[in-house]
Amino acid sequence: MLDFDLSQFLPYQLAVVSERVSREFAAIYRARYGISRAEWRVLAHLSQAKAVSVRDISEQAELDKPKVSRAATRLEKAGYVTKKANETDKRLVSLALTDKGVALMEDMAPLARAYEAKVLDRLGTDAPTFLAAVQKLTQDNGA
Amino acid sequence: MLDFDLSQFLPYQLAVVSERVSREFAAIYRARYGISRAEWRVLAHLSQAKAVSVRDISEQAELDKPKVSRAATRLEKAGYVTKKANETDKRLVSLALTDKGVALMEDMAPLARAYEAKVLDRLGTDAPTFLAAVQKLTQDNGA
DNA sequence: CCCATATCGTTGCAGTTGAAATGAAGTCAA
DNA sequence: TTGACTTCATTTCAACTGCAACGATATGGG
Repeated sequence: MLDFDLSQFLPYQLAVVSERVSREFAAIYRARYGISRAEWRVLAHLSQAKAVSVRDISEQAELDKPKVSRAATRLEKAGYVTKKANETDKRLVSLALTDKGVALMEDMAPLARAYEAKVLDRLGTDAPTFLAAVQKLTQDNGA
Repeated sequence: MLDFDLSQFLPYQLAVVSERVSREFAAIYRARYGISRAEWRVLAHLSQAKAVSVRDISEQAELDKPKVSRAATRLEKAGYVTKKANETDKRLVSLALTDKGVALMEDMAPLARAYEAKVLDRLGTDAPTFLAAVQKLTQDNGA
């Protein structure tokens, strides 16, 4: 009909796969902990670094600033995260996990790894190359 | 800090990459044609098949039914798509591209291919394996 | 032929989203 | 030091989202 093969079109396939994977995984942690996708991403990010700003997370996790800000507010209310002004630059908000937040992530990590293993199993021997490729796309800023 | 390496966690990486790619590409067609992401996905789907139902698109494109329904309504108002009741099952809505819709997709196809090429370039020799892996994840229903 | 049940697409509604505006804080050149 | 400009996080507000409910249609057992 048209000279355009959707089943081979990368951005489309990527969106479908990513949505499916995110949806499946989100169902797991939402059912157990009542955490939204944005909240999960913020928590995951805070597991990597001691203290980061809203902007840091926004840039690296491909979430816009209001989304991060609101997720952080909800997580703070739930007791998983602390927000305090950065000492040297008071515009910045320092986000960090509380002990309760660390405990939550320690609890979720096995679920995350188990789900990931399930996905990687579907990929078989392509898994390492796939991960490497995703890394390339993540690191490049596409600028 | 925690025994959990986000930079290697597949669902997260996938979400970040997919969001970045979708955002970049969406900026192109939104600027030119005022088409939203959901609308683009519906149009792309209709480029593949003569007539499909809302449910078909919803399942295959990982979009929920209301989203497809509303995207279709907007596209109909814009003159890109027709909606008519299926003859044999009047519950079903047959969506199809109008001539104007076909013209739009023919116009967009080169943009899509150019953008895709840009992304694949970043992958280099990993591109074929990457595409194959994405296909595997798309086809598996994860059930 | 009925009636109970299932499926389709749309819509109502409460919650969420993102672009732009806001206000607070920082930077730098004159 | 001032004042113009930038950067950061939040808030505002209109639009969008997704779940659940709905009306319409279809199906299958009794």
